[in-house]
Amino acid sequence: MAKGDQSAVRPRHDIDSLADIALEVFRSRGYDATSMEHLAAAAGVSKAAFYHHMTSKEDLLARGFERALDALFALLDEPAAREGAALDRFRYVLRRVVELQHDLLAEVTVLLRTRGNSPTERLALDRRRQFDRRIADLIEAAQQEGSLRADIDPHLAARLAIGTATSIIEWYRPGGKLPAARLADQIVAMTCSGLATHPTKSSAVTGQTRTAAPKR
Amino acid sequence: MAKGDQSAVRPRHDIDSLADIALEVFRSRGYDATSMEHLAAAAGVSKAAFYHHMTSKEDLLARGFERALDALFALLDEPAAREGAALDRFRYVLRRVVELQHDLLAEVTVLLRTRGNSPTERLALDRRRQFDRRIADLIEAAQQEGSLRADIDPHLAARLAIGTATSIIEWYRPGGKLPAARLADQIVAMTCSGLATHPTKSSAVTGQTRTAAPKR
DNA sequence: ATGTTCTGACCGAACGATCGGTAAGGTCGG
DNA sequence: CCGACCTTACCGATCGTTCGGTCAGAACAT
Repeated sequence: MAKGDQSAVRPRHDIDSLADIALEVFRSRGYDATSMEHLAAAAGVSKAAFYHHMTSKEDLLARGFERALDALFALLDEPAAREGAALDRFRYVLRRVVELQHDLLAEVTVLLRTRGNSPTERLALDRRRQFDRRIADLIEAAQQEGSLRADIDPHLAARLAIGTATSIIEWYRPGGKLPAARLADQIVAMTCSGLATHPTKSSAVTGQTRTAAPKR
Repeated sequence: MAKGDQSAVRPRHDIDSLADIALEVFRSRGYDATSMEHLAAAAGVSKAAFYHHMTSKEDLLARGFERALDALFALLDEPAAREGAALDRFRYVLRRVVELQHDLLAEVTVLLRTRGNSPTERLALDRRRQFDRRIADLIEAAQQEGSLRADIDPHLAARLAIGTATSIIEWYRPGGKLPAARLADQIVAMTCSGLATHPTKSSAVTGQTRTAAPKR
């Protein structure tokens, strides 16, 4: 008793809302360039007050990693990502990755920009690589079904597709003119069909490199 | 003489070689997470000795920005980037951007990861945006020539294409198994033609005809 | 209703460590 | 000797973090 009372008028800040604030500052300044003074100022409290609610700067980072990675893996477990033709599953996952960056822009950005300087960061990078591997598996399956070209290594294709989708963190801002759903459309379209109007020979520019000619 | 001599026993370090070292450390640790002690250790000298040859940490960063940006804009002035069909020029530039990241991986990485926290960084970001605009112009020209699809905004297409090409800094390392020329092939191919085997219009429900068991 | 007590939110000040950068002085080839 | 190059030792500033203490309000006994 005397614990989960209803009228909690007092708590102006809790861990989660402070993490929201901190991760947004991490996103815009970078984790290492952000001081606790920056975070406190963004929350409108003193540095000491900030520490009253949480334990350490690195813990805030870890929370961001966890949010982003949990969401990424959760997305792989959605029905549309598990059932159906591999191509459709790939397109769905790609689209959801874009949408996830709309919902968790700060968290995903912080995750993508980490360099692995601490055990916490290295752990996050490990989990991230596992995600990439899942995408590569998806692409490989689509290749075997004949719906994705087989002349590109699935791991490379996965990195490029994910790289295309995640590169939007550099400029995309929720609330702008371009809705996330439309952006996702165009990214899926470009990744699968390319920018060209009609299938161009992929060996037009190169002199000597022999990539396998596109089937049919 | 007295410049590129082979018997240079004394001058073990000059500004350019120290910048090489520093930028590589910046690349792997991130600029803000790198201390002057890290740089000195990487060069094998004391921190003070490092300062004997250069002026400030930020100057090293600025040198990296300049190297990368000068190379990027120089690439736009190459004949193959100025003459011919817009599609070919676009493909050429895309390929050269990939090759440039092979030659100047550290510089390009540092440029791409900067957050604009200082005037130096903001200046670099400005020049970088100008480069993106040049790519958008190229794409718009190709759209008007009918060789690139016109249903994607040229600025968005430029960002995605550049984003795809530059995303390789996250994993590509010179000297690995994949040669830069081959990687450039596949990036150009994917960007222009996409990953799919044949033009998928909408989410085609190409169902279960080819359900070869997804091995593994 | 009043006075007491307790608790959580908060602050100013300061901790030790490390930051980028400097001073003063050695070493060594010419 | 000079001057390029390197060292140890150190500077003030700032880092992430902690501490002692204040204050408003909920809880409780009266």
